[in-house]
Parts: sequence; C-alpha cells; structure tokens
Amino acid sequence: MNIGGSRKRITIHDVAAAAGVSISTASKALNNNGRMGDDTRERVKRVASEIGFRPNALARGLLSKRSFTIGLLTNDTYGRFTLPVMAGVAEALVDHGVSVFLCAIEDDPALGQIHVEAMLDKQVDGIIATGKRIDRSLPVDLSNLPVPVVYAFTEGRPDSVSFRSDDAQGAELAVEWLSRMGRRRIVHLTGPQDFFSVRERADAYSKATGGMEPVLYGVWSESWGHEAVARIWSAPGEKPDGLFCGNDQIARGAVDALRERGIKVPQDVSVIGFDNWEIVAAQTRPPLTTVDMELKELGRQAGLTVLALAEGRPVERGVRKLPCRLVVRQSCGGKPSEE
Amino acid sequence: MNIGGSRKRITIHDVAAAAGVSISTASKALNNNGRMGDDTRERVKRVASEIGFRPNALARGLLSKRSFTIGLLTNDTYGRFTLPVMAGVAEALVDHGVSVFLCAIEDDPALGQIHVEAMLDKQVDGIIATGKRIDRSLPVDLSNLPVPVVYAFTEGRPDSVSFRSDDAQGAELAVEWLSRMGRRRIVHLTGPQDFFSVRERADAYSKATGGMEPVLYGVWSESWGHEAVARIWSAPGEKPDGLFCGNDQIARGAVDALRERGIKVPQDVSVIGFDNWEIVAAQTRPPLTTVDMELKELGRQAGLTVLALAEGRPVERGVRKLPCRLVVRQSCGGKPSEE
DNA sequence: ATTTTTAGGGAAAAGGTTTTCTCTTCAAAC
DNA sequence: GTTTGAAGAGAAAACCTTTTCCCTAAAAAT
Repeated sequence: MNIGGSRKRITIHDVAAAAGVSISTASKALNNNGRMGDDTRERVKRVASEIGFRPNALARGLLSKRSFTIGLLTNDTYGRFTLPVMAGVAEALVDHGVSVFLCAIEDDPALGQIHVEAMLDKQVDGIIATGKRIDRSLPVDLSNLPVPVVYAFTEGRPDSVSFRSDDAQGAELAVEWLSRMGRRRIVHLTGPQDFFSVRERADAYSKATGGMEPVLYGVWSESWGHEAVARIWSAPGEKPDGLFCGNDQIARGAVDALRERGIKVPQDVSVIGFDNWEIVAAQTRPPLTTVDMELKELGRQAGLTVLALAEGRPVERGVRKLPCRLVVRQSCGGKPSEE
Repeated sequence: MNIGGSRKRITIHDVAAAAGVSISTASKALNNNGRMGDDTRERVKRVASEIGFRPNALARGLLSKRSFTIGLLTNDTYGRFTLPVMAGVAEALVDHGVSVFLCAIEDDPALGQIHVEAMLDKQVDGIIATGKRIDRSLPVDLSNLPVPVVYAFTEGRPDSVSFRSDDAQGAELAVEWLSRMGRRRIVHLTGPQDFFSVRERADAYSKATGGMEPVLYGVWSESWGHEAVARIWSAPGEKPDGLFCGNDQIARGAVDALRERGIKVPQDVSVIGFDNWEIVAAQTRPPLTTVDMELKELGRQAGLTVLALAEGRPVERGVRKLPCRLVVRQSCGGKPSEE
C-alpha cells in the first residue's frame, strides 16, 4: 500500500511539540548538550524514540559542514582489486556513520569529472581514489579539491597520502616459502614488464635468489602460464623445481600445463601465485598457495585516513606500503593455513 | 599545499555580490526561472562560472525534498553478480545527477539495519536491493519505508517491483543452440536443487529436450563439473554429445575433464555454460559459449525504475523477467559472436 | 495627464538542525 | 530585604538554496 514510499517525515519540531518543550531544548536534550533537568532530557529522549524521530542528515550537514559521506572513485569495472578495497573502506567507515558514494568512471575522463563534481556538490567529506594498477593514476584531476583525497592501489599525487601493497616483501615471502620447501631452482613467471609491481617483484625475486634464473615476462593470463611451462620444459637443460608466478591466473595455467605433462604439483614442482584471487586460487587443482595483498586492510586504512583528514587530524603524508600475507594451500607443499 | 583540503566554498551569495544583484535574482538567473533582462541573466551566469560556483546539493535537497541520491543494498561481498548490477545502476543514474550509496551488509541483519537507517537519515530518494540469489531476500526489513524500494536479482516483497533474469528462457536458448549444433543427447549438469533458478532452468531444459535425460544436481564448482563428467563417462551406455551446465565454473570443470579424457570439445562434445563470467568463460580452453544474464541491463532498469518511483511517476509493479543472451565462443562450435 | 500594465528585480520565508545568546525564576549569600 | 548566582528553558541566528510575493519604474493605454 505504500510502494511509492510516502509518509511525512518526523522532525525535531514534532519531538518538541510532543514533549512540550522548545526545539532548542529538544535538540540539546538529544545531543546531550546544554543544561536542563534530567527529567526533561529523559522525557525528550523517550518521546523522540517513541515517535521514531531521526535527525535529517542534510540539515545537519548543512550546518556542520560535514556530510558524513565520502566518495570512492574507481576505474576498475571488473572489481577484482576494487571490490576488496571497497569492502574495507565501507567496513571501516560504517562504524563512524559515514556512507560511501560509489563512482565507477571506467577510463573516461569526462565521466570522472562529472562524478567528482557531483560528489563535491554533495559536500563529501573526502575522496578515496582507487584503481587497478599502482603505477597509473585515474584519468581525472584531483588536485586543488576542497576536500582531502587519499589514494589506494593507484598512483597518487606527490605530497598526498597513498596506500599500496609491499610487492617486494610479497615476492620475498614467496621465494622464502619456496626455499623453505626445499626448492632451489626457482623461476619467476610474471606479467608485462611495464607494470611497476612486476618490476618490483622481479627485483625482489632476483635479489632473493641471487639472480640465477631469468625472469619470464608475459601477460596476465592462464594461457601465458601454460605457454611458459611448455617453453621451459621443452627446452633442453635442467628444469626448475619451483615456479613463482606473478598472479594466480598465470599460476593456474602453469599448474594445468604441468599436470598435462604428468609433472606432479607439489611433489615435483612447487608453484606459488600472487593475488589470492579466491575464484582462481581455490579452484585450481591443487589449490594454489599464493600471496595476498591484503586489499581489504588497505581499504580500511584508506577509509580511516580520509576520515582523519576530514576531521582535521594530522596525517603523515607519503606512500605507505602494507605487508602482504602468505596463504598456504597445497600447490607448494607445507601445511595449509586455516582460513 | 592543500592536502587536507580547505578553501572557502563559494555560495550563491558570492555570485550575487560579484554580479551586483540579489541572491534571489542570482538563483533565478542560474535556474532559468523568473523574469529579468537577458543581459542580467547572462552576466550572472558568466560570473558564476568564472568564480566557480556550484550549488550546494545539501541545501537544495533540504528544500526540494530530493537528495538525488539512492542507496544500493547488497549482500554479495564477492561481487560476482552485484558488480554488473551496480555498474548498470550507476551508469543509468549518473546521467540524471543521482549518486549511489554503496551498502555492503554481508548477511548481517544488524549491519543491514544500520545501513538502511543511515540511508534514510541521508534522505535517499530510493533504495535498490540486490543480492546473489533471486530466491532469497536480504536479511533486513524493507517494508514501510518512506522511500521506494526496487529489487534486483533478489527476492522482493510481493506488491513491489523486482527485476530478475528469465532463467527459463536462458535455458531454452542454451538447448536450442546445442540442437542447432546437431546435438541430440544433451545432459544438464547444474547446481543445488534448492536454488529456484536451478529448478527453473532444469524444467525448461526438460521441456525443451522432451525430458529424455536426467538432470544432474551438484554444487557450483569446477570440481563438480569434473566429477560429473567422470561419473557419466565411466558409466556404461551411450555418452552425451552435449552438456548444458548450470554455470561457467561447472562448465569449465567439465571441459577440463573432457580434455583430460581425450574427448575433443567441441568436436566430440559441445559444452555450454551459464553466467558469462568472463574470467572463467574466456580463460577456458576452448573459451566457453555461455548464457549471459544481462545483469548490467538489469541494473540499469532497476535504476531507472527507482528514479521513476522517486519522482512519483506511475510504475507497474510485479516481477519483470529480463531475457538472457547467448554468447557464442568456441565450446559448442558455431561462429563466435563478436564482442 | 492619469491610469493600467508589464518588466525587472529584491525581500523574505521555508526547509531541519545546531548553537549562542538571552530571559526568567528561584535559591543562596550578604 | 536586596543582591548575586546559577539553573532551566526558549528565541533567534546560522547553514545555503529556491520560490513566492511584493515593490518600483517605465511603457502603454486611456
């Protein structure tokens, strides 16, 4: 009977009238401000909850200059990286009564501009920019905005606050674990070299392994993992006993290729992935041991940081690298971590 | 130099002062209301854009009772279904100046309640509820809200508006295509029977095939696809030449299992999936022909509908089934559709 | 020359809330 | 009995915009 949704909203005037006080007294009672008798305060509060009063955030925001709203800008339509970040942001902020505007801008500067302006019009308290690559920035100008901006998993302006995962440490984690599993000939199979994180991981890998083996750059697909294994195993010479892959898709391709060749994972070769993309990692046979970038935690911290900036609290600027975490499943041997 | 983001916002007062008119004239000039000389109107507009005036949406919303904001409630943390829906909603609404609040409530009723209240406080013009199953409703009470609610890919209240895909039609599409490819013994390999869409697809499949073959119910995983193929091909008797799978993961498991048995896809057996989950469908070897539920379109329609309701336009209530679309890749034969 | 009309523009209220200031009243102190 | 103080509560301003109503002056009509 009320599908369209209409019913007069209850305002503080109604509360005041029902409690027999003025609106100022009602307001003060509800916000625990001002001076008044305990009985009055209690009565107002009781009446307010009885008639179901909830303050109008628009009116409040107009006055306080805080909308308790932030904007999340992303160009990751696929959501693979953005989704955990979003979840973290939202989770961190809901406790503080802050809501999140979702702005998917694809890679369209005009759309980005529109969204930024819409957010500013709506008086967001801050903006979080997030993307799918830490070495690319969003196609939109976020300088000189009247609100603070925090970058998460995307290239930020110098002199701002940005969060990213520590890819070098993640790579070390991977190599370390392979070594611990007794692997000595570890090959790194990764994505395109123009990705900053690819280079960073490759450098860390080379440093950790002493730079004995070459790094194989390719694309982020299963078929590249497949092809790389074919290339390695059909070439003459000693074969690796460990594969450190740049993402879970490559790892999955590699594992599948190894299985097809009758090479046992993890008995003969250990394979480790990167990203902990559940849908790929968990469905691989055997399930992939992989490096998790802790994107949800990254989102959480970005959320808390933009909040701090919005409230004028001091925040140290710069790039913050968050540590990765090893998720042990079965593709390397070793005891799986419980989840 | 402005990291925290602070700079006095420009109000219509500033415009009025700069243009040498009153605020009422300024407002009317900018909104093409009221009567005034063309020169005055132009001057005000020019000045406004020169000093970068943008109206405060909070103040405007307070007055107009419209916040140009809607809430998107979801319990699909994974984002597999929600993400395209969200993209569609946002895309449809950004043109109308409407922003979208993202509310991820997991499956927590308390969290849902908090989010709904926060949205109402922020005076959203409407709410879209979306989930991961069309036969489950969100764990939150959306009845008797002061704003319209539209359901997308989740069970809605009777007497409301909900959008879902036409699973029966999707199944027909699949069977039809397999028949067109010359397949005569088509087996349906699907998910748990307690899913409404599973039953609906299975019924449509049975009707289309004359109910010759049994339906194999299982779980939504690759390993089930794998196992089902093993079960079928190790049993005595004639083998199927077509597999209609309940989702792309099952299809992928089946394709992998067939390949391992030396059975050629699509030469010997055609396999068709459901969902068109790119990451699975496109990376399978060969890439999966599958049924797309057009979730983005679904989101778009949900967005436009909630907007219509918010504006008081009449909307026919009830469940609307949107047609699915066949995406032809290589797992069935036939010429791939361009994308 | 007087009245009527119209154009152009301003004053003020409204929307819901918070906050500062003011006012009244009653108790305590002198 | 007068002054001081504080407690309790209300009036009003402020936030920013839109809209209705009103006022003035010039043009048109009589």
